[in-house]
Amino acid sequence: MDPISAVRALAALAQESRLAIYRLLVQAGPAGLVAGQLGEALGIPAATLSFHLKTLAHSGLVSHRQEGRYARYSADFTAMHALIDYLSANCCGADRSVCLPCEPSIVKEIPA
Amino acid sequence: MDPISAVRALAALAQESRLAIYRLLVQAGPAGLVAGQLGEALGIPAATLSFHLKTLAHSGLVSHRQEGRYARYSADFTAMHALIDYLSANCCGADRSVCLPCEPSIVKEIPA
DNA sequence: GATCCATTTCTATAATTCCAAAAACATGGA
DNA sequence: TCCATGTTTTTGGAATTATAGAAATGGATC
Repeated sequence: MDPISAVRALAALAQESRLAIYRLLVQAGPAGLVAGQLGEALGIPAATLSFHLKTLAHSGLVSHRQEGRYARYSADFTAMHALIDYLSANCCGADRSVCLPCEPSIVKEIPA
Repeated sequence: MDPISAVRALAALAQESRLAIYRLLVQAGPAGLVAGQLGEALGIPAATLSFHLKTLAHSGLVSHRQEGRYARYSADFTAMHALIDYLSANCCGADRSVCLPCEPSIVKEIPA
């Protein structure tokens, strides 16, 4: 991932409505949601919603597919992981003995 | 984490200079770096750097401590993990059988 | 062709970004 | 103590960029 893509992805999420949209799509899973469902769930006018969805899709964090007259959106998990990897690249100079906090999920979730 | 804090953290990273600063601090680990070091490494004027560091510190992603006349900054890993957890909350409706991509690091790094 | 869903245009408002200059603050000698 | 020096922050103001939503447009379905 390059810095420009990372900034674009972060900027896409750095807005109240878009963050709410993204989180809803994360919860919806691979199936995603149709634009109308998002608009109703969040109470966002169609024009505004479309503007935000375009920003999210352009960032790569959200995928778009057309289903007849419906526009379906879903979260792209691969893109999010690429972003997180970029943010934590070379964490603590890659010295894992110093840097336990980097991957707490491993520490927490590996069965003993 | 609440939406306002999340937006603030994401907005803090959604700027080229601040993202570069943050990544440098991540690499520097808990020891962090002094403002002057950051300015020299990235070629950012002092006034601009101070403005960006203030934004990062206010977001909680970066910690600040005064050491005599030096200002030392370091990445707050706990804050970053809270942000990531917020972004992936209830991923795929918490149905892990559907949602492997949510924690690929576990899949990758658990010793067989 | 009427209806429904979504997107594009458009305009006004608001927020961000940059950095030079000045100010604030700490330190270590005259 | 007072001053010179080095580090960082604040101030101020111009240019850029983002935002919201009404109105108009574009496609798909029946």
